[in-house]
Amino acid sequence: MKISTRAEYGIRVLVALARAEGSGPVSLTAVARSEKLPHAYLEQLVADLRRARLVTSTRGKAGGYALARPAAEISLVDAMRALDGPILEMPCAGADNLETCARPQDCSVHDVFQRVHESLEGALSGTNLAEVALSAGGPPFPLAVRRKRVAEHAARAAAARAAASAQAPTRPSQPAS
Amino acid sequence: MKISTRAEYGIRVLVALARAEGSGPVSLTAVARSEKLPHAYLEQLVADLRRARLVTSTRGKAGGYALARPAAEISLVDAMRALDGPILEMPCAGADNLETCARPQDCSVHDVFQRVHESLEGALSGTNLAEVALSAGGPPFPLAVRRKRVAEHAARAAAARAAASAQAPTRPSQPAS
DNA sequence: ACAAAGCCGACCCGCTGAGTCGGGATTTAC
DNA sequence: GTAAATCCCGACTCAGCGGGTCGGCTTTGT
Repeated sequence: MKISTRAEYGIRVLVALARAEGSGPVSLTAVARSEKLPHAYLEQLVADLRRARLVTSTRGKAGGYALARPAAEISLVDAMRALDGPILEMPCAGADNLETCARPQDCSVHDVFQRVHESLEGALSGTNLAEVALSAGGPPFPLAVRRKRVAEHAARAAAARAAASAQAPTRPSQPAS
Repeated sequence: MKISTRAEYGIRVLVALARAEGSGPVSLTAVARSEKLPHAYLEQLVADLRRARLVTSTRGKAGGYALARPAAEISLVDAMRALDGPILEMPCAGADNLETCARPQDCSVHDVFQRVHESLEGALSGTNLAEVALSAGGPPFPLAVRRKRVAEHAARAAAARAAASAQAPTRPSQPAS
């Protein structure tokens, strides 16, 4: 069993965004450089993240990506599913829920993998981006804030998260450049 | 994340052997037929199981395979490792223990996957073949017992078991004659 | 107008998972 | 001693896919 680079890179991106929470959109180029990952490839992944409504995008110059919800409300299971599809696939079963087993009654391995699946899902759903971003320590994110877009983006994000209340940004302004 | 057919088939074989515990060697052909799996492919898998000392083999006519230890003493983590290699691989890290991370200090995803790894290992090591064989229910195994070989095999298995408990049974990397 | 971003579809390419094949070595039954 | 059943083993194939790259749009700030 192995973890795809999709999952790894995708989570790295998400963590990077989590660290930059409240600082307006972060360009993929910035993330790619800082994490030393292939920009063109990240574009694909982050597209999936956007389709899964985990991140919001802002187009045009000084655009970029940001988390669609507060980092604490995004669990890793969401991320993994968006990036890699079902948490656990196996030939015997089919989808994420391993219901469609080919050998209905006497499948000897069914509940084994069911158990594995649950354990996996538990571990992933029990962790959110905020935790990961913290535990990884390090500086928040080395980026220049584009002030103009912050307010705009905040509105967009607020709209996206619909009912959630915006919380105080961790590091609002750091125009170091 | 997905489960390879190696793992699935391999465990099916082991469960089949577990059900036939004490009845002397079971031929691969029998298992392949009863489980509807490709015999030639199983040969490969079971060879790995043998190298990992999870099963013993008896050659010649009326030969076959049997568990090297009592089913209750074979955990799924052993099986998985024998069949699939490291429980969790990921690009960031390397081997089963994810020590060799490329980005030593600020790897944001490291402990995430460490956690996943532990959870996985826990789920697997907490289940043994006897449990699985039971939970799957069904008839023990539809096979004709070759009485002549049973006693002979029992002795062989006992010997193997003794040898196995004498040395560390985890990773047999030394040449075994 | 231009540059900096996101967006998107097409393409490429080597690796590996999932088998197959053919033959050899062992053992038992007749 | 020959045949049959079995394990044993190395070589081979083959499709799919993970892991990217490329080129070209569209959107937007200055």
